[in-house]
Amino acid sequence: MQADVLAVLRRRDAPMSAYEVLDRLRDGNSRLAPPTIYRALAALIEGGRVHRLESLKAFVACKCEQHGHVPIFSICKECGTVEEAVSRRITNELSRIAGQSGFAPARHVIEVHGQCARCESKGAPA
Amino acid sequence: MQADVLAVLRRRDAPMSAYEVLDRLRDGNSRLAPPTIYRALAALIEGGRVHRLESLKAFVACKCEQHGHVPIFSICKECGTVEEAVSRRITNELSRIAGQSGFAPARHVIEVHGQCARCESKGAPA
DNA sequence: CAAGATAGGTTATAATATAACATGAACTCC
DNA sequence: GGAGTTCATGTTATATTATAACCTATCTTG
Repeated sequence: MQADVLAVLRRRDAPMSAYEVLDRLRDGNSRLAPPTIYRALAALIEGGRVHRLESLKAFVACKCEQHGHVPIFSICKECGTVEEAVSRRITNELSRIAGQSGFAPARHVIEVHGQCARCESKGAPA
Repeated sequence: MQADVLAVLRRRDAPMSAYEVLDRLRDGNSRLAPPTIYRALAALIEGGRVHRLESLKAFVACKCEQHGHVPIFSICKECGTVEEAVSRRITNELSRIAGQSGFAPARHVIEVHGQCARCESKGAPA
């Protein structure tokens, strides 16, 4: 099931909601309920192979080779595509800030909404 | 209504869900429905006086003087308290990364989950 | 095989959020 | 003053996202 869900997410370049994944998988198997999808997603996220975009309530397959990184997502509000980046500097700076107040970071959520180069050049509305 | 919602959020140091705010306000006025709360929250967020914690699906009053900043949230998973910080360096670095791919940032979501100093010193489970 | 572990199925419901339309007060501009 | 407009809120209904709780089958390993 995890493999199926991951395959569905990989076939798309944009984030999908859990229910979109569900509908997609139901094409071949009508008896499929939300918990099945959410369980698979939870396991995939645990393993770092899928990320949840908190601000979109949606999921994407991880595009990076290395797992266990801190992903930084750029989300285009025009076309919905998502880029995944990594920055040692950001991670360090977040740790530094956290350290100032004695906070011990465990998980980072970094999502940037805006307009991608493609959409900007097409003159899409800002 | 915005004032009422803001007052409720300010009375608490921790994030509240929209429905918690709703219940709290219903104490004095039984005829209050979700859209009313969500509309007030939307306006307050628009004005920078409230933030939505995407990874918690919850809302907090902004604690900073300056509005229009990029807030960085530290969320303690033990006690639920939230600290709000600002870092010019992080903002710059995020812009730099975005710029590399021609992405034009419009809105940033930065949330760090972990354990606050208080809970750590109390020996709470990591 | 017994006993446990694991994945997934099933049913139901909780929690979060918004659409669509109605009401009513305040404002404005002739 | 009243017709038209605007704006906040009320109201009803429903969409969307997510999980609880319990069940069944298959696999695993002594």
